Amino acid sequence: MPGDVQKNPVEKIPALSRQRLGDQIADVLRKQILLGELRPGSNIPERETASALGVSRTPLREALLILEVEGLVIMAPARSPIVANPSLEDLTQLLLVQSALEALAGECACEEITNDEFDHIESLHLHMLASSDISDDSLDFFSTDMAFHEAIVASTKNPPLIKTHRQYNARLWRARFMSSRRKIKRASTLRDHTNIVEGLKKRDKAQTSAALGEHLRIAITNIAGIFAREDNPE
Amino acid sequence: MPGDVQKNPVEKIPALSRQRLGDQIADVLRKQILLGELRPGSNIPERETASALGVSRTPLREALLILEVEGLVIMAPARSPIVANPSLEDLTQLLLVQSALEALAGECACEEITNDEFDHIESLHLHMLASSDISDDSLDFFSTDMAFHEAIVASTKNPPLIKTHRQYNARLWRARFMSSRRKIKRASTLRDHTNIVEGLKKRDKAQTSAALGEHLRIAITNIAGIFAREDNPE
DNA sequence: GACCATTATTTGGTATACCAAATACATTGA
DNA sequence: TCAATGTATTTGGTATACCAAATAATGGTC
Repeated sequence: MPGDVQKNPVEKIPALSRQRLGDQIADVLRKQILLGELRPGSNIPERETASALGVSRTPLREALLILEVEGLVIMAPARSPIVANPSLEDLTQLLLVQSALEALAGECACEEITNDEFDHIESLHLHMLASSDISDDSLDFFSTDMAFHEAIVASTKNPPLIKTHRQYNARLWRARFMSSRRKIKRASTLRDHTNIVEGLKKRDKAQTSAALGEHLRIAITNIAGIFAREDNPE
Repeated sequence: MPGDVQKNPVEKIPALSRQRLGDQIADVLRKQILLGELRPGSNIPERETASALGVSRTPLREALLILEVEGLVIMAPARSPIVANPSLEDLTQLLLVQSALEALAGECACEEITNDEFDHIESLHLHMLASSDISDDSLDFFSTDMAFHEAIVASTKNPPLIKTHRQYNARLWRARFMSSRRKIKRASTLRDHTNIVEGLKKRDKAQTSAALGEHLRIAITNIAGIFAREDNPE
């Protein structure tokens, strides 16, 4: 296969580093999974992947283990590790937890958020508002959406909450990306975000928390729609 | 040192098994951490621990990595891994997330719980009620308390929620155990539990969820009390 | 021709050997 | 005597070699 970049990857691990190699590999693989370069259900054979990345199996296994604990990779005995391929039910359950986490984040954010952090979140919101009409760039809209939510969680300054939220986001990333490509839904997304920003501006715990929680529960139905459309395409 | 079980452990890993050795070691170490056999802040040197357990460093490192992702162990470059020693602030943040998870669990449980599961939860509650007066066995009271909460979460049949809740429980275990030894607090614990059981019986989402969330938020102040007492002992 | 058994190959799991960085200790000079 | 430097030891990080189980392919038999 000409042009096969899998065997001679550009994203080679740099020779020296300050961080554990396994962590770096985990970052690379996680990114590849999120971007869809490693498709759900696909194999990640240890030897092949290790040599493709220019590392040995030991740190690669560390990376796979991390991703397994995070729920992005499934490892079974005597089987190649595979990229998790969550069902609609899985995604629904994940999203339910994520909605509770974000509801909590909204509550905490009202107490902990600084003015600078709020300004940043508001600017992300304004960017989405502006780009939703004029731009076709789904990826930009989507990544700003993700950054918006992550910034809110980050403003809580609660490391476990931030970490857990990030892990759930990783498992939901792909589904939410697929869902975000339905431009029809952008209006309701932006309306929800407006509520969230307003709640944050007033430091109104109840409004912020409820808006965030509700926002993600709506996302559940959107994702269900994607699944239905895949099963009965057009 | 005579009788030193650390070097010649009873809990040796059985030779053959169906499960990954690293996972089993992680279970052993997790248990030792929870039971306080491995004290917070203590070192877990790789070579020494590996030979003490009768395994090689590779699966031991797998176990340590799992525990690091779970937040029970801290690994720093060129440093022995150490058992996490969460500060009061850490515990507060963890408990806040855990309270949100349990509040969600209460909501979901009202929809998903079976009669058998409810009966089991109620029997745990009754056991605690009965044993609180007559028994001095803190460990029994505490472990039943933990089982009570875990059973509620389990009844949601939401695997990610169950897993995340279990991980947070592991990090909170020690602090909650210390806290549970203050028998003074048992009455309020049991009152909270009664509310929870009542809510579940009626399948009342609002009551169950609120009771569970509030229950853990109270635990925060109890644990803060433990810390204050340690700093100014009697 | 089909099915079962056996073998060879590929997989992940584990142990070991090697390496580099960091630390602690000792020795030497001021 | 104290401090600074250099060396030796201990640490975790990584690569490699070995092992066992599972699978797939092939050959023999019914």
